[in-house]
Amino acid sequence: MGKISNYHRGNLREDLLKAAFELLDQEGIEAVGIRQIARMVGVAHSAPANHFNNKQALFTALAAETFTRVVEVIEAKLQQDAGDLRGSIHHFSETILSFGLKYPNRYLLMWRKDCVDNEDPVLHSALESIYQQLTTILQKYAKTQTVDVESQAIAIWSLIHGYVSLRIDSNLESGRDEVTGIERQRAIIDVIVDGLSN
Amino acid sequence: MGKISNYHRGNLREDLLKAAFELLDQEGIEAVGIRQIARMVGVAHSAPANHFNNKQALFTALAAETFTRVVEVIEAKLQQDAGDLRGSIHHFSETILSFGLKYPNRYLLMWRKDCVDNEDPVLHSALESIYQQLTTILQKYAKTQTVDVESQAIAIWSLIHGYVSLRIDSNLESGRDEVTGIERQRAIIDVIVDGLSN
DNA sequence: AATGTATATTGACACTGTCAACTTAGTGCT
DNA sequence: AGCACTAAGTTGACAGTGTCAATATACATT
Repeated sequence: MGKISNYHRGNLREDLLKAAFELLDQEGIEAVGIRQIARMVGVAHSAPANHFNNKQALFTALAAETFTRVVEVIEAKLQQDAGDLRGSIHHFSETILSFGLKYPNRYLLMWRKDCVDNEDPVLHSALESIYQQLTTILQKYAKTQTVDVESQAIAIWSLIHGYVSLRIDSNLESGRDEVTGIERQRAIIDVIVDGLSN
Repeated sequence: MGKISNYHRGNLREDLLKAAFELLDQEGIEAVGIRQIARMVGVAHSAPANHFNNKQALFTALAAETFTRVVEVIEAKLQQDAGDLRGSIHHFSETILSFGLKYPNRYLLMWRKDCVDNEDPVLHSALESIYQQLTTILQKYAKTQTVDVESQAIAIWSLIHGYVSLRIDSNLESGRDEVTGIERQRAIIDVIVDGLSN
């Protein structure tokens, strides 16, 4: 039993993706290469070409899987209604932050437009979903009349995405974010909920 | 006159940096390579090694120059006092946004921790300056007692950095940000100044 | 004038992504 | 069953990369 022949193993594509994720998580985006993952899986250097036309296709597959995964997690989390604006946004941002800190390189890859096929429909619809969920929250709870919902959604998403990016790049570590815990994050969210001038 | 000999041209380092910036702006980070810039300048493929120990050193030089440049521009802009919190933050964010949109690849490079030497003191102090200027504004104008200045600075910086990143990656283009002009940006800033619940 | 040092060149090495030609295994048709 | 077809894996090649070692050149200092 097991693999009798090396030909037609049947699940090479998945094995390659698994190896790629492993490499991505441990060594970073630059370390992920066609030949490398082929080596890890124990297959010829050009075998992946049957499943991924080129390196960009591989990265796109990784990013798409990650993205849809994130959206799923957010959706699951938002089922348990937080009851108010602050709570909902906390739920939302906590989900993204914790994912970003757990899989920093996956998070980074999602936004690496130079690695990924920007026309990919999966990526597009996943991003669309995120905005959808944000605007849903806002329309339900937010009270501001001065700023349209669209701008609010972009603002919140910018804040969260920016914060996660900074945390991942550890730009907040020089004594500036030793309160890396939940308190700091709550404070950040409070800023956008309450504003600076109140 | 001109170059009599190819040896000791005297300004190779600067020429290389200039070529690298050109390549960076036009073709993106991935296109920037040691051999490529050597070719552009008209010099042997291994000549840059005398001025940059490795590719990372080249990227670090590019990022450092960019970063200090940004800080200078911000400082200049903030001389002309805007008078109040909203105005100051607008000044700040407009400066960063317009730079980011003018030189997207330079902006992206600044945050590419995998390309750059993270221990570089120039990069550290430049980032430090940005926070310095933000906290100065906040201590001068902001009135919130519920959130500490540190968190406010991080929040604003996250918002701006996130928004610029999204704009650069053109994640806001699917009909979501046709108001890419100054109005949308003002609205975004207003969200953080006034908050969502007011 | 001679020596030393900074700077540039040349050639090599291992590595990468991609392509073309070939081999093998499984599928489907008659 | 036998045959053609196709999907999937292998092998070998090619141009390109960053980096290193050995060499050549020009300037600076004594």
